[in-house]
Amino acid sequence: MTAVIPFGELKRACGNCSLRELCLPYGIGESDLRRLEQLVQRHAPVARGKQLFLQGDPLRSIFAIRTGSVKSVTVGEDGAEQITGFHFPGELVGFDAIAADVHDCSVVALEDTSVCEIPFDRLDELSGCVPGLRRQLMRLLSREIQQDQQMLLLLGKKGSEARMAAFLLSLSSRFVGRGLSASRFHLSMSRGEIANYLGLAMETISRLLARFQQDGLITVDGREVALLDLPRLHVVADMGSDGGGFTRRREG
Amino acid sequence: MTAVIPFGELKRACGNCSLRELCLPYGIGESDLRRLEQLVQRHAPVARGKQLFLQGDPLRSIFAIRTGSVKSVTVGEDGAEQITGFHFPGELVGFDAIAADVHDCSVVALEDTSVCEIPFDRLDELSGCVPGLRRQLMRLLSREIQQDQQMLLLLGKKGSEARMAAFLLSLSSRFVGRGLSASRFHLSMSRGEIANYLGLAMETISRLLARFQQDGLITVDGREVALLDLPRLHVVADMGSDGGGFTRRREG
DNA sequence: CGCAAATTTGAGAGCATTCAACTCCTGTGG
DNA sequence: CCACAGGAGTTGAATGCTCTCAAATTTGCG
Repeated sequence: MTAVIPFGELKRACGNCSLRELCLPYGIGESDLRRLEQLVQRHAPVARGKQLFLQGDPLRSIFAIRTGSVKSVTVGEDGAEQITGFHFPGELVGFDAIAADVHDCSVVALEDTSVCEIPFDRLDELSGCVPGLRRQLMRLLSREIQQDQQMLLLLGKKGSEARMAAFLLSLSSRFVGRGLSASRFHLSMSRGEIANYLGLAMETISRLLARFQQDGLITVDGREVALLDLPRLHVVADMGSDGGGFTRRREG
Repeated sequence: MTAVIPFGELKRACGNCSLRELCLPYGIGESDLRRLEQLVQRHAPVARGKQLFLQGDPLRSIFAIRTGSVKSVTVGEDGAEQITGFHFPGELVGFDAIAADVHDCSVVALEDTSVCEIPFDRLDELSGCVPGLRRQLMRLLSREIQQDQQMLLLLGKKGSEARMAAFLLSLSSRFVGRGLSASRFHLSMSRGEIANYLGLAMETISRLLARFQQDGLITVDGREVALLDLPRLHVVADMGSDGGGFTRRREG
């Protein structure tokens, strides 16, 4: 991996960071904040396609995304790869490793990405002293559980259209939280990666985007997307898997 | 909900509990164990079909399953229900609520079930003092993330046969950890609930179980199941979604 | 400018669903 | 004791959504 730059070179980085509301330091005091900052290490940016860590690596650190974006990928015993999430500035990755002290997914940069590295044992120690930090850590872990379960609902009960709409809306709402446009953004992942994430074929993604555009829901130009009709997108996202506006029955 | 029985009436329950290796007290000392025990409340058993808590309820407590089994269910905005997990003795439920202080799934008993209730704020406090407890809590949260992500892989990349096989093997391995038979057990959930959980139709579950039996993989009699060929079940569970032993391509 | 990768588009095939009928099991009431 | 209602589960047939295969087209980049 790339060389670690001592964090002292940055003046009170967490305190000044525009992402602190989303990240670990949320809700902790000035002095505790400084103690957290001493833990944090900064890396030279990670190049597109390079990994933060690999599935099977021992847990050393948690990473916070500063700029750019990453995907986390799990490969099953049979070699099938599943993208379990995309992560954007302010989000943390590596939580899956706490259970067994080993990462069970790889995290790969989708574009040039800068991250903060936080040694986990030090973070664990500090969280013992700082209740606010401990709660925020738990909140972030819990939020990941929530998100995964929303995803289970999506994959288990929704058809391709609803999945695509939900995906676009999820990106939108996450970008809004970072002060970006809710209706116009750049996709840092390929069609194939979206397909993998949503449990669909790449060709299906292509067709869905085309159909959404025809229907006036969105505009697509390569990886540039504009959401034209948020309300209707929400309707589509809430649809059952039959795509006709009625919920497909799957249980007795 | 049912009346709470003061836990003092039970002699050192966590310490004597056969599930302590799986549960919260794992890896903490004698004196800390006693402090944990003082937190724990015991309920009268929860009847089949009754709920521990409902989606939308504020977070009050985490629950540990002592005997019986439960399902957790999330309902989407459109009313579609997704079972996000089944839980057995020694497992904890309620972690999803930490993020927003509100449960985003309901937990319902599949059979008469006894549980331990642990007030979350007290647990949070105590975990600040007891590093071992804090780590175990984090491990349990992290394990849930891992499991959900395994499930994402299953729903995203695997066909019906692989899902069914993986489901049976998952039950098997969890029962083994509790000293039960790995190859012979009772299903506490209906076909419809399995179907919902696996993102399939009830009829498909029925057909799969029949086919597995024909193929000599298992024996089914109502809700009694025996796994006859663990190795081959593992092969089936690792198969891609085409069911032919080759991985279906879903990404470029 | 030209190759390689990513994306789009078209056509046919397959797995799982939906619809529907039937069996089995259980509990209830006459 | 038996008829009956209701739920759970099974089985069969047909439809369809999404996949796979294939080829054209565009984009990215050296």
